[in-house]
Amino acid sequence: MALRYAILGYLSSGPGSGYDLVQQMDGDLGWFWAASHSQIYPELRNLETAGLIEGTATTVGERLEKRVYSLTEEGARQLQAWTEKTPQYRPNRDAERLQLIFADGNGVESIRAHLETHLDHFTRRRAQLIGMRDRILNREHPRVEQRLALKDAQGRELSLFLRDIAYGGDLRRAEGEIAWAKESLARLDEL
Amino acid sequence: MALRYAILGYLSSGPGSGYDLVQQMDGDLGWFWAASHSQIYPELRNLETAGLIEGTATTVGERLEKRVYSLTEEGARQLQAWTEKTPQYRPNRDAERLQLIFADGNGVESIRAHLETHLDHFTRRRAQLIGMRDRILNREHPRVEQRLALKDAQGRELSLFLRDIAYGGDLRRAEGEIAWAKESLARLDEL
DNA sequence: CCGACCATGTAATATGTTACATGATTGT
DNA sequence: ACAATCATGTAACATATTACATGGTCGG
Repeated sequence: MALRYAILGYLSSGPGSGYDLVQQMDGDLGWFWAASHSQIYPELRNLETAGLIEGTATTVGERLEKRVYSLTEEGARQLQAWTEKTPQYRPNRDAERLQLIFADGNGVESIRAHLETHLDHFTRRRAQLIGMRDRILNREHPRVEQRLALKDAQGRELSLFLRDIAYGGDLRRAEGEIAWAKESLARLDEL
Repeated sequence: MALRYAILGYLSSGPGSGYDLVQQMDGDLGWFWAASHSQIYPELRNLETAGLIEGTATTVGERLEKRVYSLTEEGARQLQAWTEKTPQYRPNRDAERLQLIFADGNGVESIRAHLETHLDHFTRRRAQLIGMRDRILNREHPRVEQRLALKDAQGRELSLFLRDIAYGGDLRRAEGEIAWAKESLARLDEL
């Protein structure tokens, strides 16, 4: 279900193509809901059939076809209805920690390597999240600016606040994972 | 792939039935890989066919059939090989934060409700994780005790250490989410 | 005897990943 | 000309969810 709303949400800032969505899912939207193009293109057609978005065929240059979609009123209504629902939390699936608890037959080096990969992973993530959040709050993010232009002063404030806390939440998580990995590495050395 | 190793990992502490696994992974109190019985039973048969586990038919009472599986040497080898691999991080999928960033057309009340649900969710999770970790470290967790009995003093220390950090990592995350939700609620009130 | 729990399965559907496939445009 | 990027699709497979389905055991 969430992919559908990720798409509707993206289009609620303005029209966009499937390719735009693919880019976005590798970029900032992808921090909250990742999807590959093989999921996105079929879902766009489903959404059009369901009347939640509308597509217009355009061309780039002479022959390259491109469909640009925009949200219908019904799409906007369903998106808003979804955001108002109380969040559903999916069951935990965390392969890294699963690996860890069954690594008690391994050498300490393999555990150290695991923790270092973890540290590295979340260090990169932290950097990306900081960059993303700063671009938004410094009003340098074109797509967010496009969204803000649709709103009044209060709406803009709320929009920026929500983006601040959402990215801030992920950022805090990354920082927690970094601190955890460092502590765990230190404790491992004392073992 | 991870389901397979969740099962092998569970069985690496000692034999168990599909139902035992369902209990472990379904209620999912502080477990790291959730799965339902409709995934578990077929996967057990796959693993048996692949020679990674072996099942014995037993009965409970007079007629109730039950299959108890144990790890084969090949299963143990493949489990260990998996735990030694560098962790792969799946793409982020976080419907709650997705909901948040598109909630800028909603009333502040709906956002407050969202954050309160979040707070509640991770408060419960924190309690479960603390309980689980304490039971393990106080040597009151039967399944872990069973596992420890298979190891020497050093192995036991490593085993407990890994469980401590793994549950501690999730616990830290829950605490981060709680702090985040509280701060965000406070900031929302000032808006 | 009845309700809670033990125990295992299948089917239909939904979601997500990887690979295969094609062709145009833009900048150097 | 060539590489990088734009742009869209399908197919096969793997994984996960929900519903349907059956029957036994144990304790009160």
